[in-house]
Amino acid sequence: MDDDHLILVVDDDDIVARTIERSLRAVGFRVAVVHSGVEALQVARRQPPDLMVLDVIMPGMDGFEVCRQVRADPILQELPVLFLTAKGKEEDRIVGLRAGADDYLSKPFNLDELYLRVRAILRRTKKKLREEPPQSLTVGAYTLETRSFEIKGPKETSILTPVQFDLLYHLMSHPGQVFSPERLLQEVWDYPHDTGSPDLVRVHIKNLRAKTEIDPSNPLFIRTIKGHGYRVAEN
Amino acid sequence: MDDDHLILVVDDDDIVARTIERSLRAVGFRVAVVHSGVEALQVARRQPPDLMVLDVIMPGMDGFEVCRQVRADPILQELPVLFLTAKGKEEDRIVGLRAGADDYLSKPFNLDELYLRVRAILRRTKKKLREEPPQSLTVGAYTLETRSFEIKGPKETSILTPVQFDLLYHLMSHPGQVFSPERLLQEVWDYPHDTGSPDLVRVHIKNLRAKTEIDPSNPLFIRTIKGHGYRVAEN
DNA sequence: TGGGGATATGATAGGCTCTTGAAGAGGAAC
DNA sequence: GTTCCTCTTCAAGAGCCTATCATATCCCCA
Repeated sequence: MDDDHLILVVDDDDIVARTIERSLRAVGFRVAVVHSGVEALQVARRQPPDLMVLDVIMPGMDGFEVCRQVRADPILQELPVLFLTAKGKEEDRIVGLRAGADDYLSKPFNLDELYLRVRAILRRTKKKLREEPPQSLTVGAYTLETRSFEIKGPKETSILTPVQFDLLYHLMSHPGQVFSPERLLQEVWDYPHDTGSPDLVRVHIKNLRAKTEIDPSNPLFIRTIKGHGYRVAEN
Repeated sequence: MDDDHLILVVDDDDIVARTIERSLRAVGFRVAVVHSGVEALQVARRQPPDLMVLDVIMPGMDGFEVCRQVRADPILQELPVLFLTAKGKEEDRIVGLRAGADDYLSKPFNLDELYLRVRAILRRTKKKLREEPPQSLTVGAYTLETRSFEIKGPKETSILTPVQFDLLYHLMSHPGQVFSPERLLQEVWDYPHDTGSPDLVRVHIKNLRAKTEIDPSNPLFIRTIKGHGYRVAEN
């Protein structure tokens, strides 16, 4: 029941995740489960949930960072976030609030309590969410349609592959910011620090340019900042 | 929880009625109980519920007759009705459907099952209310008749099976949007996240194409967006 | 002007996704 | 019980996406 709410549960511990999943489903929510921060962002961008239940402690991108990314995302920024923190870590509350959390729960927690919090958050945000968030990302002359995975621009619109979509979304949600190939490997591919080949990123940048740039050999949209990386920007 | 739905339970047997009442209350509904058909209509007209759970066998006005009256009532017309029928009485189903039932349940029944049906009905009708009850859905050159389960298009019209209808309805009510097989399993089949086989969706897509596309091996209506899923669109 | 690091492009193998045909499971009608 | 129909599962093959590697080009600076 519950008005068909979709809840995204993010926890690297599958046992915990499944427990939460079952308990939320039992009271009528639709639930999706992922096991890493990067995955959470990718899934949320494809199908924005009504609430994200987010474990703080995770390998790779931790919960705080995920939350910051959500708040920085033009499409997801209003998404309510419920943190799962370790018992007694009072400082987590402060950091969490600063990262933009809506509520917390200390592990181990009671499932009934979880339900109460979830319900409270959803009720609080229900009215607000009536205004549908945008479904596209625009930077300069380019618009990325998140429902159809199309990129529209001066060149004819074309459909992006999954990796291309994730990469371009990442760049376009931080316009003006420069990303090194190494950083993109971490944040888009979820590779551990210092693994994976920067060439991979370069190849995908090239393919994206082939689909977006009028003259791919002289890119105006996805620019190269020599020695630093890539960026997309207004001009 | 449950968005404050009011359910009217109609059963001449007080024990049964109370059992249903308690079980529905337990999961968060508001429940009203009456013990006759006449009473049901009176109460419903005074305060229209969101769903009527209606016993077929009652002294005086039976369930079918109540349902017919509901359908003939300008205010209650759209009120969903869930029938409680005696076990094995297959003919009740026919009569019930003709009288305008939305679903039915054979006695004795499981309370969990009752909950699932109630939930399904409410979800269904909620969408309907939002979307201005369309009798047909048109996308591009294709029209889906929701009354007769027919799909009309460049190819000859054909009748869809229940699953095919649900699937195509879902796609056509979100034209342009891309749905992954996994997502369709959730939203059309109501499978929990990460269960069920994507192959199931693919086979049904294939069958739908066989019925709609002029050249099924080169689909123009239900398109494949590789790596993402399927979508229907204008062009 | 030439060298060398950084970036771009081209090519390829492997793996994954999608399509398709077929066959089993379950239910309703007869 | 039989038959038909729908839904689901399974397996094989084709085609595309991804990742990796090799090669070419650019640009800064000696």
